[in-house]
Amino acid sequence: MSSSAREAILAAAKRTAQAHGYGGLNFRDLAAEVGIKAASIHYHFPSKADLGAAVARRYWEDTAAALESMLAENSDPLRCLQRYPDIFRKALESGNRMCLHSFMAAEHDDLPDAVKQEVQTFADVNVAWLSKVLSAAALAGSEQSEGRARAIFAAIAGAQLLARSRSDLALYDALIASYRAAGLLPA
Amino acid sequence: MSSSAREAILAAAKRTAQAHGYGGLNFRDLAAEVGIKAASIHYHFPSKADLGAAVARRYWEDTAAALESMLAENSDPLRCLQRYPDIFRKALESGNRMCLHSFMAAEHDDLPDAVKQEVQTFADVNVAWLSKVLSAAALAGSEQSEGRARAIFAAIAGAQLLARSRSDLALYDALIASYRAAGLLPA
DNA sequence: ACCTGAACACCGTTCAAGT
DNA sequence: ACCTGAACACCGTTCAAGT
Repeated sequence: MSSSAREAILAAAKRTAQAHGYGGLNFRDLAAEVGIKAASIHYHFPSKADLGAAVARRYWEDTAAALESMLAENSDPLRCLQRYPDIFRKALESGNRMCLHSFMAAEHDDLPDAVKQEVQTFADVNVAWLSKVLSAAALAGSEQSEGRARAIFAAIAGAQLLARSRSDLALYDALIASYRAAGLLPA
Repeated sequence: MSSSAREAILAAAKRTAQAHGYGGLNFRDLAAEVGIKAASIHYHFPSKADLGAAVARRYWEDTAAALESMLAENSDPLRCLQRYPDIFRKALESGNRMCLHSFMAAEHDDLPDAVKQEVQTFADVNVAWLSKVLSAAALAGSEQSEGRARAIFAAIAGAQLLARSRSDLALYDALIASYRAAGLLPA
């Protein structure tokens, strides 16, 4: 496969960025992981900005696909809403990693414009999906569903962030339970 | 004043860290801002870890003082709860900066232990204050108040993070309004 | 007490050059 | 097409020296 090096770089960069951010991405470590030299990465991604944008784009593409298949597998939109926090939980389960969007949101001031663009699209994809599911579950009118969707997305990102800072999965679960008890998420 | 250089370093480092994180701190830029040379910072802070820990400590000390004075100025605990999100709003107003705790929570894997310690204390201070105020406002039983306090802290951090990623203060306000509408925050 | 110049080891990034 | 060596810029740190 002619694109296997490129794919391997993308996969390794995604994993690293979820733990160390865009700033934590570095060509030498990445290259070592893939089995080539640091300078060779520039053949596939001319600059770090290009790599970052490609990683962020792939990240939201994968998420969009996962969300769509979740919707396809569950006829009940309420069930989808209940499972949504599991996506963010999985990142914590996998080496206390976090959502790439959240990390890059923090790094906003240091991000090339092309990367910022893809980061925004990740949020848009999640909010649009949540909004659609909220409407389908008749949990929010079509005018309010987007606002509620944004609130859910932001709150879950915050829960993941706090849980990560303690390396505490149980804290994440407790926060999601609190959101449900408070009425932000459906029980 | 014998400590003015030290204080100036702390203040500059705090501002930088709120926009670029611990990783974005560097002695040369910091020194230039303060008007001394990079090597001189080591007289006040032997290592970067020492500086980072001192900044994070000062950050939660300042926050603790602000929270206590808010409580002293407002006899009504409910009023305090309503004003709590303003603290996070002010950081966004000030050059789209964010809570140091949130940024360092993201950077968790790359933080020296002494810094992690202070980051945790910031969360503890906020949660303890929120818990106390929730109980005083009779909005949560003493068993549930800590859980609710954590949920509020995490959700507001998430709102700030999302708003920062768009440089959009109105989005922050909308998210807080959504939290109120959903019942997570008192209206 | 407080500060600095100079040097060190290290690392990410770039680019001209290799095959 | 794909990869690399070597140079470059930068950063945290040290230390002998300065005031």
